[in-house]
Amino acid sequence: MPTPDRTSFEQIVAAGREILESDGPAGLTMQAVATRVGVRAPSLYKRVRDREALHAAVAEASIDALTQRLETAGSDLDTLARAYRSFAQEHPEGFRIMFTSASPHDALTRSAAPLLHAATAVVGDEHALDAARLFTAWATGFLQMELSGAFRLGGDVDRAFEYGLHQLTRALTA
Amino acid sequence: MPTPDRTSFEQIVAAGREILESDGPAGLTMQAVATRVGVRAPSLYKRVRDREALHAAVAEASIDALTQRLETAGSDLDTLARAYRSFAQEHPEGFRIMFTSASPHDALTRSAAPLLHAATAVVGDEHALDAARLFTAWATGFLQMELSGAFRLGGDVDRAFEYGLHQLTRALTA
DNA sequence: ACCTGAACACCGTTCAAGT
DNA sequence: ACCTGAACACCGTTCAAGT
Repeated sequence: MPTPDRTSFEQIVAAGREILESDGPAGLTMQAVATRVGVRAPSLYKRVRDREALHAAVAEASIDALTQRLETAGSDLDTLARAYRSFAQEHPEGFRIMFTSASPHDALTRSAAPLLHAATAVVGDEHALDAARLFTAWATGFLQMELSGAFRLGGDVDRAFEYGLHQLTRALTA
Repeated sequence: MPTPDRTSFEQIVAAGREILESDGPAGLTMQAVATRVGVRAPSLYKRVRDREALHAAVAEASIDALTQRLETAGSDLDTLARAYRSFAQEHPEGFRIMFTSASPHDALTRSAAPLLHAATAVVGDEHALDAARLFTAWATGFLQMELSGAFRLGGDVDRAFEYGLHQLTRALTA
C-alpha cells in the first residue's frame, strides 16, 4: 500500500544547510535533520545513504550556490574575489564544509569555470589554469583564515584583502 | 592513598596525533585515545576537559611541530613555502586540524613569526603583515586544495605550485 | 590523587512490522 | 512504497566507589 512522501531529498538538503549554518558541522546530525523535516531518523535512509552522504550533499549544494553567485557576479578577477568573500561571510559554515567534506567532481568543475574564464582573459590560455589556482588558493586560504579567526596579529583585515587582491591582479597582468 | 600516574597529558596528545593521522578526525575519540595510552576513557577527563579540548590540544601540537619545521628550514619565502608543503604532505590530517579546530592564540602567533620575518626582508616593515598574509593565505589554500583533491581539472599540480610561488615572490619583490 | 565500572544521554544504523 | 518503533553498537560524560 503506497504512502504519500512526507519529505524529499531537496527538503532534506535544505534543512541540512540551515542546521549546518546555525549549529555547525557537529550539529548536522541525522536526528536533527529528521526532526526539522518532520520525520523520524530511520526514514532519511530512504533518500540518503548515511551521515557522510548527507554532509557531502550539503557541501555540493553549497558549492552550487557559490557557483551561481559567481556566475551572476561578473567576469573579472576582482569582482569574483569580492563575490567569493561575501558568500563566505554570509555562509561561513557552508563555505567551510566545501573543503572538509568530500565533494563531487562535477560541482567543483562547475564552480571553477567562472574563475578559469576570468583568468584566461588576463594571462591567456597556456597559464590560465595555473593562474586560476593561484587566485583561488589565495582567496580560499584568506577566507578560511579570516573566518577561523587566524588573523590575530592586529592590522586591518580588509586592507590585507585589498593588498592581496591588488598584488595578485598586478602580478598576473604584468 | 595516592596512585602512580598511568599516563600524562603529553602522552595523550601524542597518541591523539597518531590516531588523527591514521583514522582522521572522526576516529579521534576519547575511547580510541584511552585505549592507546592504556587507560579507560573516564580517566582522560583528569587531564583533558572534553573531546573538543583534546582536538584543540592536538591542533596546537601540530602547529608547534610546523613552527619548529619552519624555524629550522630557512629564512626566505621560497624555502618556507616548500617546508610548509612538505609538512602538509607528511601530516595531512595534522595540517587540516590546524584550521578546523579552535587553536590557541599563542601557537598561531609563534608560527607566524618566521613568515613575518621573511616578509619583512622583502617588502619592509610597513607591508610585512599584509605580505605575510598574502603568502600564507595562498600556501594554506593551495595545500588545502591539493590535499582535499580539489585540483581535478588536470594540469601539473607541482607546476601550479611553482607558478604561484614565482608570481608571488616576483610581485612582492617588485 | 588517580583510576575504574556503572550509568545515562545521545547518535548512527538496521530491520521487521505497520499503513 | 514509505514510515515507524524497537533494537543494537558506539561514543561522550559524570560520579560514586575503589586503591
